[in-house]
Amino acid sequence: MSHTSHPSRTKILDGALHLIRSQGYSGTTIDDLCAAAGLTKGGFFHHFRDKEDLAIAAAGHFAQMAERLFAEAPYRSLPDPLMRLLGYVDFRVALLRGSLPQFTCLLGTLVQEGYQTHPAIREACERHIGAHAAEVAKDIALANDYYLPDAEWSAESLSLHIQAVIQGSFVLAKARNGPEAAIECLGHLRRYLELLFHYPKPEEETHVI
Amino acid sequence: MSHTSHPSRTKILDGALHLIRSQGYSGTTIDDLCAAAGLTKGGFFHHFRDKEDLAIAAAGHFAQMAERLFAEAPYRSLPDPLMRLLGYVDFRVALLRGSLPQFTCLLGTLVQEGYQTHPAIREACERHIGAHAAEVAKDIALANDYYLPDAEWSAESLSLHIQAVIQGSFVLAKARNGPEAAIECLGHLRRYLELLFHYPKPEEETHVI
DNA sequence: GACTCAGTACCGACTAGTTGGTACTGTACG
DNA sequence: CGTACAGTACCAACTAGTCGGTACTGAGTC
Repeated sequence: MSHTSHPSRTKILDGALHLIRSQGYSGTTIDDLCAAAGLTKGGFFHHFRDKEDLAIAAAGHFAQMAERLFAEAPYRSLPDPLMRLLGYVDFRVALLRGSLPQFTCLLGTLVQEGYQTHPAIREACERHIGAHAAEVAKDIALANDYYLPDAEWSAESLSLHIQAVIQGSFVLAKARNGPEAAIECLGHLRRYLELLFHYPKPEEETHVI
Repeated sequence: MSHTSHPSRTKILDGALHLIRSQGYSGTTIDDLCAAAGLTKGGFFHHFRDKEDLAIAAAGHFAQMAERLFAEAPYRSLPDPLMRLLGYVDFRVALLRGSLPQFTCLLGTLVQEGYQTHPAIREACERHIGAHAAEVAKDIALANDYYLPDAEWSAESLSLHIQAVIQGSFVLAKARNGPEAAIECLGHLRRYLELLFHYPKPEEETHVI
């Protein structure tokens, strides 16, 4: 944010991303984080006030990484907003290849665990999820203007639904210990979007993947 | 399961339902559970081998409650399987009225936090979520047979998608500290189902078993 | 019908280890 | 020098789990 992030700080945050996503927030100890970053307690508490401070910073770190990832994704350069929207879903499917702790969402994990006991963490997660959804909502709004000028649902509402499907598919992937079910869920999500926007158009028979 | 559940045991399980859903699994201590049930440590460990044993029992307890709740819900007596399916979604919307720790899913919370560190808990959650999804899938299969005999997706796949939307909407509700967004998500889910099954039918008035 | 005796349900003090966090020290560097 | 950064040592609080003991119940038995 303000000053350029110190390498040690970044190391701790990177470790937190992996550890919290695989063990949860309470399940991750500060010693775990220190070990992962090759530091000792003194170093840790130089960079973070307390554990909650780290969690909030980790949420920000995660959101920043995601922002870059999606901003630079190839689908972003498609000219049609509807194609970008479908491209977003396809891109998320492609992300479901790595190991579970890698593709899972830190924000969802954090908020599910601490929405009551750690209000500040909850607030941070809400903010970052909202920001990401708002990014997606831009394309939805454009597609709406063009294809469905009198849709009865708002762009924001649909973009939140998309986030819900993604978050829920992560839960399913964790429960089933593999991404297959999650991939099928995103398949249904894509079908929903196609049905909503009447894509592909009946007359212009396009070859779809 | 085997012997009739002792009242104290049930008290602990009921407390666990509420506590784990609002504080998470690691965030809930055995002392918390004892206090909620009006017991002491000795009593707790008389009924449960260890904390993980309790979590698995709580998952079963939750699933059993849910099974009863949905089995006795009014929409179950509708004659048309598609109406029952839409009724299920509407019923879930109606459930989103209570406070967050009340309507949230214990299985999702547990699995999100401990899918890696507690394989036995993960497995229990997978089983119970699967069982619930299978129940919903029955109506989907019936509706498919009647309305869409050559659908390209399986009943199981759609029922898992429905579960994903529900789980994801819980995450969203926690992040936003209120059920409004979750309700809208289920609205989109309902619209998807309507589009899939071409409901309501434009021309003919339907009345079938 | 008093008398074991086994089993269930529970208590509460205790322990061994862990946890988040503090205090102090050392060092490199401008 | 002072400031940024990191190591060492430590603590008080907490945590899961143990253990010996208590109260009560019910089934057998003489």
